[in-house]
Amino acid sequence: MPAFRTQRASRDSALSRERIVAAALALIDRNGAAEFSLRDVARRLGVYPTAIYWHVPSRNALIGEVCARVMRDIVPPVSPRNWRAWLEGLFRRYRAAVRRHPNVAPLLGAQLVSNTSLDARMIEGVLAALSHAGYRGRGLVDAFNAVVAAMSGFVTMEFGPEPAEDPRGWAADFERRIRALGSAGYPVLTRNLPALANRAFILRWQNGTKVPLDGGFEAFIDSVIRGLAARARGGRRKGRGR
Amino acid sequence: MPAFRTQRASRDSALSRERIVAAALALIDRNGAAEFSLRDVARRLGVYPTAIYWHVPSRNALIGEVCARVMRDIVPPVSPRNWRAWLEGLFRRYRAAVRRHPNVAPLLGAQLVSNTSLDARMIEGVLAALSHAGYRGRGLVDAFNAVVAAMSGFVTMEFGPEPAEDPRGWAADFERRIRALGSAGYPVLTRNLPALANRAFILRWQNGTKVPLDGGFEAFIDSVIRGLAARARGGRRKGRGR
DNA sequence: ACCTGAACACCGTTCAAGT
DNA sequence: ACCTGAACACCGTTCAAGT
Repeated sequence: MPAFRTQRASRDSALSRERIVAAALALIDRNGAAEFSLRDVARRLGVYPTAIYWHVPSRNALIGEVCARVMRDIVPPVSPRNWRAWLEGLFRRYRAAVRRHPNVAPLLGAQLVSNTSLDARMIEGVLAALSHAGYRGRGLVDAFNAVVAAMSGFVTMEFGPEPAEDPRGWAADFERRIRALGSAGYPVLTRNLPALANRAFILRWQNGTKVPLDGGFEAFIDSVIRGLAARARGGRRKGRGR
Repeated sequence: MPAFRTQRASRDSALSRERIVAAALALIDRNGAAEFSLRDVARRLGVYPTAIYWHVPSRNALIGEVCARVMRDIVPPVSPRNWRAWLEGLFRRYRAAVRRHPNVAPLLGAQLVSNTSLDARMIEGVLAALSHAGYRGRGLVDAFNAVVAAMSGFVTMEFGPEPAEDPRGWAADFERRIRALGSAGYPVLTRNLPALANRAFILRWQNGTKVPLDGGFEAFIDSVIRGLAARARGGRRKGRGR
């Protein structure tokens, strides 16, 4: 790498991959993932839409970079030897990262499916933690997949996009549909409706930015970690067969 | 509702909500969720794009209908009294449903976030099962959220979209990047690489339609159910605090 | 090397008009 | 009631041309 760059690149007005990613993230933060467009990024940076393509190969690749940026620094500082604390830390830090940029939530899952900008430190950490828990070989792979799914599963939904831009209308609609059910066939649902309304998946009309599901998140990661521990200790068969 | 409909509606050539939803699902199955467009649906049905709007309010609403159609019949036939078997059945049936239409996977999560076509039978079933496990009140809500997140979390990723239409190129890229890491800082990763390659999230280049992650799925639902059982029994504190 | 500029082949949605 | 038809305001991406 040369110590001196060209005049143009050294100016503030010049484009760069980082400036484009930053602008993209800012736009997603403001308008949401559904509204995101390359042309908006270009407008914000004061260049032609096609100028983006010199620095980034495609819209999807740009989204990948944005996700990688949001997810950096989710690796916990603690040692993987204490595997429970390490995994708990990973889950918490992932959630905190998404909380800072909730509108990227719907994009993150697709990124973890098979990441271009794979964070090897995170992967190594998960594997090391699970090794300390006692997992080996094929069981280690299975547990790894379970951990990655757990990491993204809850948070993706918690901060996922809201139903529409009509919160009052949705709430009214919801009440009407619930009443229409009648308490007959759905006793547990109707009995617990006050506690569930707007605080449970499917039955809410605001997302985690307005109504965080702290308790559900804790229950989820606690269950997963307890379950991984129980499985590592051996226990019964995996429950195959129908 | 009248017993006789108009001539037009009774003909095969007439549009209807069901025909539109069926056409939409068929197109998603064939081309993927990213390529899905209302105009394609119209073309397939031989009508103007704007004709769709008489039967369906918007593209998003249509996607919601498609998801509801895919997810119907995921409620297990067993009694929620055996709560472990019921939840296991729910997870398995959900996965089987997505497997039949893997391309809808990326759409399902957003639908569960707050569903328009809420399946009350499923909600009641989850709540009843968790009640039998011993959950009450606020703990019941938390466990419900954990279950819904678990149901969708793994499967959404397992059948999520592949990186690109360049499988060979991606595999080559992957190998190069892994080699570039060097075995120094990533001992567990490099040691288990043969078992992980194309069989673990992030480290794979084909999705669940080609390489199902059966073991990981079993590990995941087994962990979650074990964890829910352990939590229901009481046990330690929830692990709050950093 | 980096950006302009024109162009291509699309989108979802609204609204008036037909039958 | 149900569909045609035109129109609006967008998209992502390619490719040649400028500097």
